[in-house]
Amino acid sequence: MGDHGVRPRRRGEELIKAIHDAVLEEVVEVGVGRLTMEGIGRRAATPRTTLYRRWSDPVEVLLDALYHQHPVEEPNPGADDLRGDLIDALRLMVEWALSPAGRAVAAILTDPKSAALMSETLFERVFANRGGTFTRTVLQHYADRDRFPAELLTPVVADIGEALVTKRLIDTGTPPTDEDLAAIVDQAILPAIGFGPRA
Amino acid sequence: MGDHGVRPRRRGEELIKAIHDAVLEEVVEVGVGRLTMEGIGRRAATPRTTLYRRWSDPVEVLLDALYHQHPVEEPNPGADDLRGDLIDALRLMVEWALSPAGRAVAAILTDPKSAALMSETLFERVFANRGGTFTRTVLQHYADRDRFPAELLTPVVADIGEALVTKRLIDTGTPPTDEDLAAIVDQAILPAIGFGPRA
DNA sequence: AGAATTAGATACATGAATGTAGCTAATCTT
DNA sequence: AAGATTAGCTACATTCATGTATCTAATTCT
Repeated sequence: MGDHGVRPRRRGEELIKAIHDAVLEEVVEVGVGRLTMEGIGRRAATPRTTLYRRWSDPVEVLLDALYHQHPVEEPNPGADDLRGDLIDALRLMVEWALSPAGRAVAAILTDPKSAALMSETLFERVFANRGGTFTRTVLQHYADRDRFPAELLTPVVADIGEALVTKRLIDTGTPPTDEDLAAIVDQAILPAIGFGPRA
Repeated sequence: MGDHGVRPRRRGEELIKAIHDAVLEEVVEVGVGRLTMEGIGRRAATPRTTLYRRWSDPVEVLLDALYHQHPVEEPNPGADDLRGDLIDALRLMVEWALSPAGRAVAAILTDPKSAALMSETLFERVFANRGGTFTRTVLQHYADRDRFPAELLTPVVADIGEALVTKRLIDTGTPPTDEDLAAIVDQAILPAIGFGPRA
């Protein structure tokens, strides 16, 4: 005995990946406000000194981790099925929002100390490319093909689906079911682009 | 000289009010995660010892402060003006969301450590009574009077306005203008209850 | 006026995170 | 195999918040 748990020493890419994973887990559990080098190091099983060699503070580690996240699948409007494609787009959004990166971004955006972070490249690089473009991509596709009047695709309309899914995530903390998503599409998005109940 | 800033000593109600104000400011600036007795006391200009006499930890102070907030004006559908009343309801919501209490609630709801707090009475006492019932009140009023088919007033539809306003607040950090609110009403809420564009 | 409350001030031991420094040994490069 | 990198370990002084305890003096109550 004696060599209880001797593990090959991690370096470079491998070590960094472990640290990235650690920050994302940590921020979800503890929030941006309480991120510490100590906590990140503990979770990644690496000494703080190693962290300081690369990053100057916990938020830097977090941002670095976000930049290196795998991009999320983009909505890809396929057959001639507007309703189905919208539901799929929202499903992708839910998936992203529940991923480590999604939850980390949520933690950042809602943290009082993040005003400074937002204005950085973070917003364009992470949020604008993803959170904002799930149903919009699909709607644009069908508007371009004259399936509904393009002038109805306003910024407000493009936001309806994401806004309702976000609200549900915040309110209940649980992901919307497929029926929930269908209800959102049928009762909110489709009426706004002309496929609604007649008064 | 000598009596630089001698202030009458605060007691009871008055002191508690000052502390309540302090927590709400503090949580907005720093988040729930980083609330400390130290910080609250500093901001209220009272020693920590005074805080410990009444509350056991910072979150207790915060909850107490929220319970004692002035209730928000309720939407009060008036003349026969569905569109105008909806806009007013959203305007009330924005007002509430930007108040100290509103921002504090947002900070709590979005903090990772708040899972325990949510399930408490907080949700029913603070959020369900306010955040959830701005446009719903108005819509219910008009549905009851058969201005549109009551079966269209689903949970999803009742959430559309609040969801879009919330999204804007999160995305841009600035309150929506009156034109923004009107756009939300015209392009998202009204179509969902049958006053929409025809495809 | 005298007694009861209760805010304000000070002190202290404890624990967590910080940022820095220096050493050791594992892994990679040539 | 030898040298260069770089992760892992230990240590340290500093700072900040924690709870608790004790004393004082201002305010309120009777």
